[in-house]
Amino acid sequence: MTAHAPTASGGSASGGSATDCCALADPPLDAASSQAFAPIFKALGDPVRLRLLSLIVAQGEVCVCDLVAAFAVSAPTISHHLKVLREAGLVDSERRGTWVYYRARMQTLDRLATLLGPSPRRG
Amino acid sequence: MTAHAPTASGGSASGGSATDCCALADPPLDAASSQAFAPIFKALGDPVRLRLLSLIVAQGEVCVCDLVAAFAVSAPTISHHLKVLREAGLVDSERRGTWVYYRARMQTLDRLATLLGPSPRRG
DNA sequence: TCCTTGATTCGATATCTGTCAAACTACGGG
DNA sequence: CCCGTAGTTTGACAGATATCGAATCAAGGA
Repeated sequence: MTAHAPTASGGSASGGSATDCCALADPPLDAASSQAFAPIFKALGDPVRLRLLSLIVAQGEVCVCDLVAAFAVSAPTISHHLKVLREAGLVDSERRGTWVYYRARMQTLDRLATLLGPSPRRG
Repeated sequence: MTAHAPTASGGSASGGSATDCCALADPPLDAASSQAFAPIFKALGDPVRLRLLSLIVAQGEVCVCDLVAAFAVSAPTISHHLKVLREAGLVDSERRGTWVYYRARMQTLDRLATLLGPSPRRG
């Protein structure tokens, strides 16, 4: 087991990796963090949901009726996808009179970007 | 349809949204882009895969045997998840002698970070 | 050549997921 | 109070997925 050499004997000197990349590996995710983040990525892992979120973010606030009109799937299906996005913490909904409006939770998007993106600090 | 007012009549002035956020909404994803990105997010949408990627990124290069040892699932299952990550373009594999090593494709991670993160340029 | 170890593929299975039509809930207007 | 429109929930179902054990492939010794 552990095959060969312990991979760069610390990893920092030679290839350097964690600090070259992102919070994803600095430090590596433990099982708990993975289980916390995975459902959020999973929610983005459907073309309809990804585009729904994109439209919501782009417009700031969108009525469900407008979203339904923008896709080739049924209203119940849109409703289902919106629920998934909501339960992943990616959007919020609010009823105003007859209509329901959705907004994006930027905080959640920021968390993901920070996880994946090159560490902003650290020069 | 289109319910009420056209939502901030352009969106830029008042609430401003797209430019405040990320490439996700600037411009909004079309159906094709959504179908291109969704599988990558889907690959990240499993706790085991997310942690696999995290470990690979953190160490720069990892032998499968080390990855198998880090999880409570069987070797075939790890192999399956690595295949999903590979087909999503998130990792690359290379055989050296008896062992197979995986590396992360930083380019793909960068694409996702750019999509989700606050637009780097523009103030 | 045979055997051992590392890794992937195959086959099976239980569960999850995306989708729709139908039923139901929520509002607002006659 | 009844009706129509907007959204969600329910029930059903085909297809995808995560997982395992067994079989298979790959490489390096004895």
